[in-house]
Amino acid sequence: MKPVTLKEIAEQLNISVTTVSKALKDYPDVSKKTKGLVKELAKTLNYKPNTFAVNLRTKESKTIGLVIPVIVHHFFSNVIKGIISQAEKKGYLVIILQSNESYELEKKHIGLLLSQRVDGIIISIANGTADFKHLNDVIVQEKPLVMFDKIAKLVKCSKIIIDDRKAAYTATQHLIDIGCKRIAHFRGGLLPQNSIDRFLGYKQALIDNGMAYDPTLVYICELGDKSFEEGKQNARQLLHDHDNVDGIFINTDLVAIGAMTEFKALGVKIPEDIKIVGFSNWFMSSVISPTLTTIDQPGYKMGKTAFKQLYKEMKAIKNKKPKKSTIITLETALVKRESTKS
Amino acid sequence: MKPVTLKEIAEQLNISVTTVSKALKDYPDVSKKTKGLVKELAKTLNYKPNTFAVNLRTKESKTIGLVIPVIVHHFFSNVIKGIISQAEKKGYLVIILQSNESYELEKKHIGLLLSQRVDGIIISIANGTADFKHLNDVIVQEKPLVMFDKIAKLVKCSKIIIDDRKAAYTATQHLIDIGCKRIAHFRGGLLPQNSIDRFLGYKQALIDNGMAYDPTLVYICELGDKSFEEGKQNARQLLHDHDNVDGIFINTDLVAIGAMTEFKALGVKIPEDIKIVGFSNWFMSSVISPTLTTIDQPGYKMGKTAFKQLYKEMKAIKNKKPKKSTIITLETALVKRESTKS
DNA sequence: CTGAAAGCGCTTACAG
DNA sequence: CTGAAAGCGCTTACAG
Repeated sequence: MKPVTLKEIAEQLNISVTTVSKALKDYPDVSKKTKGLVKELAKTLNYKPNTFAVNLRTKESKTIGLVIPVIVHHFFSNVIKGIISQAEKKGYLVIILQSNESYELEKKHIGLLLSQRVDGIIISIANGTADFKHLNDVIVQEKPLVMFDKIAKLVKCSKIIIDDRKAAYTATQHLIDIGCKRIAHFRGGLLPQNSIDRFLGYKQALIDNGMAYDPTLVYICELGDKSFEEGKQNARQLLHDHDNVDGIFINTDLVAIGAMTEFKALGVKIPEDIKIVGFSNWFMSSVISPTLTTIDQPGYKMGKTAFKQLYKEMKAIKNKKPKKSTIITLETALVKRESTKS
Repeated sequence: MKPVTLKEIAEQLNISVTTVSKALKDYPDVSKKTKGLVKELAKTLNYKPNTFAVNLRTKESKTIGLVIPVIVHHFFSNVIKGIISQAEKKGYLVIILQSNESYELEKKHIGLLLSQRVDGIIISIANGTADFKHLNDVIVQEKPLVMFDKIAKLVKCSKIIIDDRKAAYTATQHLIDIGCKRIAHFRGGLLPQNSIDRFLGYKQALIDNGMAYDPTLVYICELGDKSFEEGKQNARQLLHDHDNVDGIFINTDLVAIGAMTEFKALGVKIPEDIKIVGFSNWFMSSVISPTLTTIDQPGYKMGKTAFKQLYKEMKAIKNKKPKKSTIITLETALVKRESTKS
């Protein structure tokens, strides 16, 4: 079944293509009668405008691109959901690409999206990305670009973030408030900005409370597929290295749950012996035993906000207005649960 | 910065647009010298063909649509990953839409994708979908359509599935083999085909082994956001209703983990008192304690296979060959772990 | 080996 | 109120 075109409608009605096009778009300079006829026939023929032609004329694709490090990850799939739900409301479709934390792939994907002429791009950058030329390419082409979560400070575009430092500070302060005297930290990798910021928040809280910062209490997790395993290993290592730790702030709930599993197996009681705060508020955190105190990281909202900002900028460009870049910081919240009961 | 067009290259080189186009596509009837000049200039000007124009001419978008019930779900995000990775290899982009298990949304999304003129559609249908007109629309338009996981038997298109019945049979048989005498089943909703098939596999295994099928041993879970909770509740209910159950086959690992959590809390020992087999092989299953025996459901592979099949059909249609629908059944495997140690 | 011309299906400035 | 015409940027059958 070949798709119906404006031409066919015009021929059947013995009027011009121009008039058909205008009638369908409710131009004021078409008679009511003609509009009625056109719309009726369009409906019975099940006419759908050819997007390719429309795109070519309007130079818009009504499509945006999304590049994320990993799809199979609770936080990111929530972000995806937020972006898609919001995009749909505005009639935009979303093309999703996964960088796998690789700079090369990320670069390639940006190129693909650009040549596909998406109207805008949302990205959370890969851990492997240290060069930002591909991102500046987007900006040079005057395409709106919005970053979220893992951002590049040096690229001039809008960013949707949380205050990682403050959130980490809050988490650590909570441990201090409930009486922890020696607090460890399981951090993320050395490169990603958010793992750096969370570490700094932890450190600052210690210092502000007059507690010594001890580097040997900081353990690193790469947060790849093995997060859970890393949590277990670090927990074991911690017990081996120290005997007086009574609180841990752990970057990522999954790592924290791994650690709790290991502590339980080794007879260390949570929260009696060691109190734990995680990060992200993964749904399992409220469900395991003991339930895990954590920082709620609003993935869904982040996705929604990212699209809203992108939409604003796409609209500005369309109307030849200057687009303004902003940085939006979403609120996080400390969710107190059993793992920090005092 | 306005994108470069063929025309500009042609003007700078004082040749025709036709020749430029042919040179870039390596037509044999263009001189080597001209090709060289064109390609060089194209490169320095950073020429990228305008996809809109190409689409309009070739009637292809090199884009496919994917409609899934939920994105934030381990199985589905694995499928997404599989589809995207495979699509990328063939130069296809993937637009993702979420039906939220709603028939209305699913219908709307199919319409969107069709009017966007994607080259093909992959779908796992919503629980709420009982009418298939929107899917037949896709077929009428001669667009390839591939279903996976949750399929509609009545729609004539390719399907990528697992043998749910057989997998469930294997799971139940395993419980019988290790000595369980009274086996319960936590099933999914009453509508989805796969939850029906899994139930039937369970029942058949009992009958084939001369064990009585007892409907009071079958509990229902809707498998929405509350899977874990449902597992806990059913576990409690089961203990209340029966005192001699020694094995359970549970549809979905998440429900199983909920059940195990509750059993643990109530002092029921797994596997000593009750042995449990889950379904899906979620990564947490290998990580909790005791580790959970389960049926491995190959999400990533399912995604890859779905795209491969779609690609075959898109190619067939492009070459005006008849496209053939097939049903591909992927292998599942029983993964034995601690929850069924005898 | 090169290029003029038609056409994909739409939109819109302009004329009547 | 209606329509002829130009054009978006490309591809390709055809002529030379």
